[in-house]
Amino acid sequence: MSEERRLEVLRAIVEDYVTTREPVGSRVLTERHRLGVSPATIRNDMAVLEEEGYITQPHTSAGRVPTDAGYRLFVDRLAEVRPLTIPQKRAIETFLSEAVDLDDVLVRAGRLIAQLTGQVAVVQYPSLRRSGLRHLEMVPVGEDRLLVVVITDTGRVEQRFCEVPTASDGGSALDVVTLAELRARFNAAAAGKRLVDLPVAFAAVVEAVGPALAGVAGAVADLVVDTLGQENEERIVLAGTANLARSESTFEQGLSPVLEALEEQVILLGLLTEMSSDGVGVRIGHENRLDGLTEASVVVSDYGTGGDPVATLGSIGPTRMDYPATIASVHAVARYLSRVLPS
Amino acid sequence: MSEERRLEVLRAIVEDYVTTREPVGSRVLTERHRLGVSPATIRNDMAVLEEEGYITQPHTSAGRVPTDAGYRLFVDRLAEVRPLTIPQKRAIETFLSEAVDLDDVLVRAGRLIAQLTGQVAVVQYPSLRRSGLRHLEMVPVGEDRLLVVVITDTGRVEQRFCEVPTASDGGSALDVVTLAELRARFNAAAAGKRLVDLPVAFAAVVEAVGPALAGVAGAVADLVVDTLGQENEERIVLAGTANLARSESTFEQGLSPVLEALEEQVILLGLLTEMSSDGVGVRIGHENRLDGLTEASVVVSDYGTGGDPVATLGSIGPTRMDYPATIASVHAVARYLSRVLPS
DNA sequence: ACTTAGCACTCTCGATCGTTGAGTGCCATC
DNA sequence: GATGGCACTCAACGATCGAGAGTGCTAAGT
Repeated sequence: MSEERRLEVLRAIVEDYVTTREPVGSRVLTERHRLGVSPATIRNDMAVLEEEGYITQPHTSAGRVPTDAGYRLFVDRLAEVRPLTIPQKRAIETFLSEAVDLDDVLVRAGRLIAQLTGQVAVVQYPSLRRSGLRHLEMVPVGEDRLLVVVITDTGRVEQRFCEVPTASDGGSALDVVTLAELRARFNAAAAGKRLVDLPVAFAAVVEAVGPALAGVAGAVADLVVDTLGQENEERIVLAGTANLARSESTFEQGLSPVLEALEEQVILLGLLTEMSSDGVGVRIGHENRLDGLTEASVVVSDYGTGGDPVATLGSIGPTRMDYPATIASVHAVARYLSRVLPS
Repeated sequence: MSEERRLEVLRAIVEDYVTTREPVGSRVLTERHRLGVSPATIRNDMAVLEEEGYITQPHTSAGRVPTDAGYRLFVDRLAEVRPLTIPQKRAIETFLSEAVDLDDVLVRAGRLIAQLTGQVAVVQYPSLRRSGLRHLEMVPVGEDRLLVVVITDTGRVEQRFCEVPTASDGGSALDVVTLAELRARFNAAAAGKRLVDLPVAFAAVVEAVGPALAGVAGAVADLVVDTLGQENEERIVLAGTANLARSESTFEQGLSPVLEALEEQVILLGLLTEMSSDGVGVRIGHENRLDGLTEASVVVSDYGTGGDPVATLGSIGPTRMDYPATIASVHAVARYLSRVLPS
């Protein structure tokens, strides 16, 4: 009883189960795959595979179904890379390049993954932590409010309203000249710095502008630092939720737990950053600690300009998914996305 | 056989069916509602109501279930306004006022509606068409690109990258002074104008700046006009999709059609704008022409500053929903949202 | 003219119970 | 170590049946 053939049997089981969605027995296995042995032999192999925990049977005398461990082994050692077709690649390229801004790029990336995999897509916004400040803009809005617009070098734009002390409160008026000066000072201070270093740089600015402007400058500086702080750092794009419903019967527990997990963006973010890895990362079933996703698998890949990953994207589907195809799709979209992103 | 009592019976049927989720028979009706007559009398009334098309029975000898027409009558003539509780109102107020920017406000409004109604929430972004331009900002990015940021007086911010002719192409360099002049001209031209009037105003600017700057100015003007054009005008926030799954069994056809309809933002937008109405608008079951939503009802309300509606929000759930509660929630959130929005 | 009690009738739902067929495990054999 | 044969198990399917809920109708009451 060769180890090799046993693995071959496991691969056959996984592939068949993924396509048919039904427990696979020894007979059909010999019919659909040229294994060159009889069903009885397969049964012996399956007995061993079951003992080792790679497959299981839903009930006595049904076919076998891969366990999480089985899928894991399949992904790690058995799956063959299945490159996308040329038309698919071309579709990705053109669809992404038609995007008009960062939001649009990410939304499109999500749609692509959702469509390619037939599953749910998750796209994380470029991390603010690793990016720099490209420009800071202040627009007066009424007497005592500013609209502060922050633009990062990853193309991300955040805006906040900012209440500032008015002249009547002892602060200085928000005239155009003052603002221009402040803008110049802030932008000069931030030039070439990572966002992480902004608090220090901005504090120096507030110091330098003198007491007359300190109130306004301080308010703006605080706001910017807060805006770029951790809590607000992360955002996520979801796509293809409807695909879940189509594979509804797949989830024993029903869709609710999965949908709930997807709505908890904080949790999703945790999962993504945790899985963030050089190549393509895969979490199978219970490997996700999250309750809602014990019947689901997550395939992620980093993306970012050059060798510098700025965020993560991925696909979420039932444990019984087409891993090679999903991995290929996620990988491809991540690569093209990296290429399209503003450098 | 009084008409009044028959309507009372209809109301009782709707209310019972909404809470129990089961067809309601004549006996339980007399038990749960003090109608003062016997089951037999109720049966007569029900026969008439069925003849008139307001109720129906799933099969012979099950209880009665309201039809779309029944719900319609209920909503139009029978539903009593059920104001929110004080804590609920307070929750809305504080939760909305904690928002940091427009995106955040809308997301929070969505979450509120989703939670209050236990259904799916839809929030449309303030229409660009009816808003004015507050500020136009141009930030140089590299040699031949500008990041153009458009801020409307509803607080909405759109950004686009803009390729401009460089000096080597016969255009003028993107120096700071030039940009400042352009910025001043554009903003002056746009002051007090609706977005609809921008094309004309901007064309004048392009004319006025002279041939040296016409290239850059034209590119920016085109981009802005395009950005604010119809196709890009509308965006939508969804919340509470998971709530759908919980009332899964409600939808005969399964969740897929509903989820698909929700993902088609274009269609949703059409629905919202079509329903946009002064007070609260309700579409029941087949009244939505959309295939996916024939088993669903949509409750919407306009919102906006003062008496000037800028967009629509609403809640989507099964035909058998608690209309009074849903209407109250949607109405309340719309009102508070109007109040919180930047004036 | 409306309401009510009584009653026969209908139809769904759930339980029970063989039957069927797929699939296994084991044993004897090659 | 592989294979053919064989008895065994168990979910799935379908038929049958009784219970219960609810109706419509009729006849009697107010």
